[in-house]
Amino acid sequence: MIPETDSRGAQIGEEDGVGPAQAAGPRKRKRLPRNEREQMIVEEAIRFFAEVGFEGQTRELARRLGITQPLIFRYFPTKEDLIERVYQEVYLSRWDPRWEELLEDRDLPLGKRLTEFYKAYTKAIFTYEWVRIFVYSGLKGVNINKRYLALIRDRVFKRVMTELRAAHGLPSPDDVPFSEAELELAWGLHGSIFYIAIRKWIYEVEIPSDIEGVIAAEVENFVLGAPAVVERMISVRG
Amino acid sequence: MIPETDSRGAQIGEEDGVGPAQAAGPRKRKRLPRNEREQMIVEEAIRFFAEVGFEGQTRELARRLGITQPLIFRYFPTKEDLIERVYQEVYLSRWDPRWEELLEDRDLPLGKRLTEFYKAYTKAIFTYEWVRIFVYSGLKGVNINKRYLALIRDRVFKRVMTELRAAHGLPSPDDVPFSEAELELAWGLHGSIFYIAIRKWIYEVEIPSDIEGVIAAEVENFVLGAPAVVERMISVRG
DNA sequence: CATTTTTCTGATCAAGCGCTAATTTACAGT
DNA sequence: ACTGTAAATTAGCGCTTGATCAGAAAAATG
Repeated sequence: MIPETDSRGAQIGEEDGVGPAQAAGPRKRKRLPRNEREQMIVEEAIRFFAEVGFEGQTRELARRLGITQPLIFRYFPTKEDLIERVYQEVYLSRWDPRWEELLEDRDLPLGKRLTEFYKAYTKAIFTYEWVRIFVYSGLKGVNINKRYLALIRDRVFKRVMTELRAAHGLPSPDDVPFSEAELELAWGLHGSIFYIAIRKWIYEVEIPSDIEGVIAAEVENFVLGAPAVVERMISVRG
Repeated sequence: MIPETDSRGAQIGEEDGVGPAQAAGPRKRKRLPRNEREQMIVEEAIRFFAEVGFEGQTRELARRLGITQPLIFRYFPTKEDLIERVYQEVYLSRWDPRWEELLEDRDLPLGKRLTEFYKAYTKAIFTYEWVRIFVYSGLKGVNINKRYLALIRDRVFKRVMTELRAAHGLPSPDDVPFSEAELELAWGLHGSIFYIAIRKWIYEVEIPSDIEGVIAAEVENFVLGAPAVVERMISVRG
């Protein structure tokens, strides 16, 4: 998983099928059906904005696509509309509802569930494009970002802490609701893992090759350490 | 610590002494000594670039300073020079060498040392300006960023793992060198804490008011869970 | 082949960008 | 109060930016 990649995170040597002719010569004019061209623009825009940020210029994007700049505006009335579409494309349908079932599957030990979840999760979103678009849009203060974080809190962190309690015979959140601090432990596990992606694609420094091993170790650390912390939190208040 | 702030992280109502007249009326021309004006520009540039990124325009910066735009160029030959100066100002001299001594003070239990270190560390760098400038410069691929991360790895993470081993009678790194995976545990603790800052100043979502309590809990989790993980890592390799 | 349809390009605009040069003006030293 | 000096402004240059629009050209249709 997470194969050897270049700094963009794309397979080395990749020049994917749909991909544009980067720095192609004066290609003959080619007409494409509306949907196809549109998709082409969106996909290259994702790569492009992920690389340089949303202030990247439409002329440079057009050059990478091997088309003229005004053509972009025949598909998206404004640059902002294109950016909005990029958000949709990046965030949409990368969420797998089966993750939530996995976290609740008490036939498996909690540690196993967590490693499996984070393996799947990181496989889906640990990409150059996703991580950088997420951070760029965060810096811009875009709303979709905050909605995503709320989703993760409700669908993942609450589940994780519910299961952690159950695994150690502690009261369910129905009886003793979560404190801010308790949920924060799940944020902590998540942060320790997501920070790997930040190091790789935002700071662009070397990270361990064996990401899955690191995830397993972080989860192990969490499973060994967190229950006692939760127990203390509950007993102190109760 | 970390008082109630607005989204910029500045005290609400603050309009600090040196600060510029935001949106001031047509102020009378005011002459300042060279050093003073220079400092003024740098400080506002930090706030400004932290907010909008390094593509923020010199005209807007000048407006916030209550000066004309060409004046900036009498102090900094190019915009890039000003940005370079911003890096220096932000990163320089926020590192306290006493932190390193604290981590090695074996009169204190390791958990206590770690909480004290992270309290001090976050107090120094958990600011709107530092965190956002750090991420913006990371996205830009600036070198100073990578140097900072190398500093933290050598001065903090290696120390933390050395102390963790010592506290549990495990071999010193001189005898059994650190594996990538082992150092990664310290990265994990760091990530779980730094991610709080990212949530607050990059994503700009609500975070717990009691940061120190969260830090204490993360450290507790680490101290309870990590030793067993390290022990396994060492024994597996022989 | 001729005609229609629709994609795509070339030329261009108005606004905004970093930066420069000439000029004005606040203040210190006498 | 006068004068010299250096801080500050005014005006503007050359280039880039997102966006417009008339017309060229490729495919679809008959």
